[in-house]
Amino acid sequence: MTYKEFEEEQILSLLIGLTNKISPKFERCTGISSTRLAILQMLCERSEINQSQLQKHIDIDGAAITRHLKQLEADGMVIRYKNPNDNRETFVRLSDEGIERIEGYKSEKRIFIQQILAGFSEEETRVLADFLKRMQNNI
Amino acid sequence: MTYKEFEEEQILSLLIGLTNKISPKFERCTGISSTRLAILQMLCERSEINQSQLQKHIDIDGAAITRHLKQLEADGMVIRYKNPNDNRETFVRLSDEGIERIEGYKSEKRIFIQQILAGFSEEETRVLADFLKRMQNNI
DNA sequence: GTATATTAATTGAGGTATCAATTATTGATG
DNA sequence: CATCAATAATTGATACCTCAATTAATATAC
Repeated sequence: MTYKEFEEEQILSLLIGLTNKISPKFERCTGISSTRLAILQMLCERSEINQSQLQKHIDIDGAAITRHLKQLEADGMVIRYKNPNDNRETFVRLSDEGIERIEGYKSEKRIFIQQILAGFSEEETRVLADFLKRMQNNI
Repeated sequence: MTYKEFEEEQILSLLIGLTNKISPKFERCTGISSTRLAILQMLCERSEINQSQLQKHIDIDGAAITRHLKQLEADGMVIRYKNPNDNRETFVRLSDEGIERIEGYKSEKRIFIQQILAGFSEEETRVLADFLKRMQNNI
């Protein structure tokens, strides 16, 4: 095995190991799972959106979307209602409570990310984001 | 929100999204989960190792190690036996079948990784690995 | 030497993700 | 307009991970 191959193999385990650590830690620090917060943030931007579009933007399986939204609804964070013009679709939007609570989550998230990226220069952050996007495109 | 903050926030979702996609794809391409292959590769290097050490090297929860090894044992890939000098410890090593089958997995893994890292120069791969390690240390 | 603390492994509970199959509704075709 | 195809959401099955609690064996301390 060449040195390059060694380095490449490391990346896979680093990536997976990192995510396995980050996800639970994120939830403990912020009080919400990262996916669920991503959903809420998308609802912030769009005010009203159906689950399919949500799924595309968050880039997650439809089954997961359904379950997250059910839970968010049960928690009083979002409201769901059918599109009267197309009864297949379900629209989702933030509840008043959701709007209120999301700001706290967002600031916790920023603190968390800055901790993860401590020591990274702005340029390094940019390069890292670029690398990750390129890997995403390779899938 | 500044541009830097935007870029930082992206990294978290990219990281998690990437791993969520990679893990199932890895298993479909190679025929084994990445964690389970990591365990087998460690056993390749050490020939005999107890579960605690395995856990430290793979950097995964002990509960997960136990379950993976039970399954690998049921699949005939590894053999487990207690340390006679300390009955708390369980040693693990590859079975003959494990030794035979691992080479195929390893070459599938290399193909998979090269696909994920298509278009990455050697230098970029090195920098990426370094970034991921730095993030790991920040946790 | 007996009580207490530590260590290794396991089990149980809870959460998230994927894939595949199903239901319900709408669109398209002949 | 009736059948067949496509789309949206849901449910069921399976797998992985973490954390917390438990069991069993060994070390340590008094």
